[in-house]
Amino acid sequence: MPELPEVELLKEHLQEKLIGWRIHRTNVIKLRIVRPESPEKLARCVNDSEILGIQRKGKYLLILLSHEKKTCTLFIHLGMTGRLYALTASEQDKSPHCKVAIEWECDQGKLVFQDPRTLGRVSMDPLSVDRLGPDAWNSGALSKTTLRERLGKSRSSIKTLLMDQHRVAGLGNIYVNESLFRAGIHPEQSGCALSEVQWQRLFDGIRGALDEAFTHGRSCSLDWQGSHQSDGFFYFGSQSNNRSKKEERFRIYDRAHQPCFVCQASIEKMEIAGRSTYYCPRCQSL
DNA sequence: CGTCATGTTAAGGA
DNA sequence: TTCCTTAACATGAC
Repeated sequence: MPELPEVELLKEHLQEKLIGWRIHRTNVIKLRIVRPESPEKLARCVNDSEILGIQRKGKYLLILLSHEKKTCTLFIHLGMTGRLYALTASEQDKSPHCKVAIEWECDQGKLVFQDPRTLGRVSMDPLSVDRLGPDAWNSGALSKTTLRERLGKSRSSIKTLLMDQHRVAGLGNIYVNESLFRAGIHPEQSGCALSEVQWQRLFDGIRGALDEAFTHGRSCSLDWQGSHQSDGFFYFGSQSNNRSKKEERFRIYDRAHQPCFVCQASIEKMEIAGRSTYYCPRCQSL
C-alpha cells in the first residue's frame, strides 16, 4: 500500500526488528516478483547473509546485506498491493500463510513478502533505483529550486510531472493530489507556467502532505498482534476499521462531490495520465 | 455482474 | 525529440 510515507514507516519498523537477522533460505512462491534475474540467482546471493541495514529511496526499500564478507543490496518495490513484514519465531503462528510471494527463513524468524497482484518486485539490479529523481522527503535532495529545475521546463501538466519517478521520487497518485491541493495549484497547470510563489507553495505542500502522513501513520499500530490480520502492517486500506481514519487523512483524494474543507465548493474529479485526479475548482483554479 | 484500485513499463501515434 | 494515451500485469474490495 505504498507511496513514500508507507514505505518510510515500514523502513523504520523493520530497522528496529530486522537488523542482524541472518537469512538461511529463500522461498520464491510467485516467480514473477523476481526480475530481471532468476529466483535461483537471488537465492544464491541472499542465502547465508546477514541484514546490515534498511534504507528507502522513493518507493523502493533497500535491504543491505553482508554475504561472505561482501555487501550487496536487495531492492524491493511493493507495487500496489505488496506487503512486507518480519515475524519472530514466537509470532510465526500468526502468519496468514496465504498470498505469500516470497519468504526468507532466518535464524531469528521469517521475513514475508505478500503481493496478490504481483505488481511488486524484488531485485538485485540497481538500475531502477539509480534512475530515480531526488527523493521527495529528503530535504538535502529536494528543494524549491530542484523542484523548479526538474519540473519547470516541461509543458506537461504538473500532476503528470509529479507522478514521474524520474523527476521526483516517492509521490504517487494520493500524495500528488494532496500536495497540489495544499499548494492551491490546478493539476492540469503546465509545469513551465508555475510562478516562483507557486513553486514555493508546491514544495511546502509536498512537505506538509508527507509530514502529516508520517504523523498519522505513526499513530497507527504496525504491530501484527494489535491489528486486523489482513492489514497488519499497513494502515491504508478499505478495512472498515480504517475508514474513519482515511477520511481524516485525505483532504482531497477520493472526495469527489464532497465539500472542500477550505471553501465548501464541490470537489471535482477528472482523469489525468490515466489516474483519478481530485481538485477543488475554487482553491485550485487555472 | 461491473467498476475501480496506492504502480511501472512498453508500445504506438501525433 | 517530446509528450500523449492505452494496454498490460493479476487480484481484491465494494
